[in-house]
Amino acid sequence: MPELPEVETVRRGLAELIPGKIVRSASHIDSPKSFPNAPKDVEEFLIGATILDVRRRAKVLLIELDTGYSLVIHLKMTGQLVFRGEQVFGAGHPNDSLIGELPDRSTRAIIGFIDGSTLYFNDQRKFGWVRLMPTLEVPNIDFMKKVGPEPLEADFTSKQFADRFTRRAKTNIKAALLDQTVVAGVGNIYADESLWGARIDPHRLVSSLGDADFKHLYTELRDVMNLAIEKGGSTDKNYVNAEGKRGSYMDFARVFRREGQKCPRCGHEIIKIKWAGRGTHLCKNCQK
DNA sequence: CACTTGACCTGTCCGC
DNA sequence: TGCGGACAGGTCAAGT
Repeated sequence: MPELPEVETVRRGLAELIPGKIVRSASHIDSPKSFPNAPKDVEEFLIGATILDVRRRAKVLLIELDTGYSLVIHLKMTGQLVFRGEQVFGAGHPNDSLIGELPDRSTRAIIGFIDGSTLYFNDQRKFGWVRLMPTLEVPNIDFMKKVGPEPLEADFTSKQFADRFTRRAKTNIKAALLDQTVVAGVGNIYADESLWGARIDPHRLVSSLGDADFKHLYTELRDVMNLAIEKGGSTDKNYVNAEGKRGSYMDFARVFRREGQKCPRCGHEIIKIKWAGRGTHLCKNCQK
């Protein structure tokens, strides 16, 4: 599920909701991947800790605590981080909420705060994880050492973008875009959307692309991700923000999940194929 | 080192 | 209505 825009949307929501809160309790329901070092570190560095800040690197969320530890969270395909204030019974739920009463059957971890509010980690497919570790050790995680630059940083240039791909010259552009060590945060939705925007066929070999192609792709990728953040991300199936609400980028998608519909640029039919191991959406007529 | 494929899980949808 | 298979937003560990 969550790619950079979705994780960033969750981060912004949590950053408004939880800094300053003090952890009262923490429990993992049935996910062995969550809190592998529990209970020792949980008792010592999580219970009683105050939330300082919520940060993001690539698709990873970092909840920084005043104990020198951080909660490091990856939502993978179906993870959700949902904050609930005091329970209001009988109030019903807003129409744009995808989830009801919490915890539910996909809840894997629960963090309670002393003011009665709660943070739920839900994950239907159990690929995601929550880890508690010293904040200073976070950059030493293998993933953090290998992951590429943040594509939306103001000082990230199209030249730097193009240079990141030289290592993957012999593979196709879709696989290279999905490679987190090339550029951080691109997933299946925004790979397809940005390739359509840049009129590039996902089959194209990286080595066959020129400067103009990379410049175009760089611009489209940043535009589409910024738009997606503005729209609160894409809710295809499971994704919700920190308040349990859906994002609306799918209403603006040009090719993703629009197979059988007309290309908004040329009117030819959008097709869906299997490519780079993923469902891939494109317009054969205007992506070359 | 670069590249591809399958594995990790649960749930849903589609065709028979 | 039931059942098998394909598929789903992401990484990893293997294999070549």
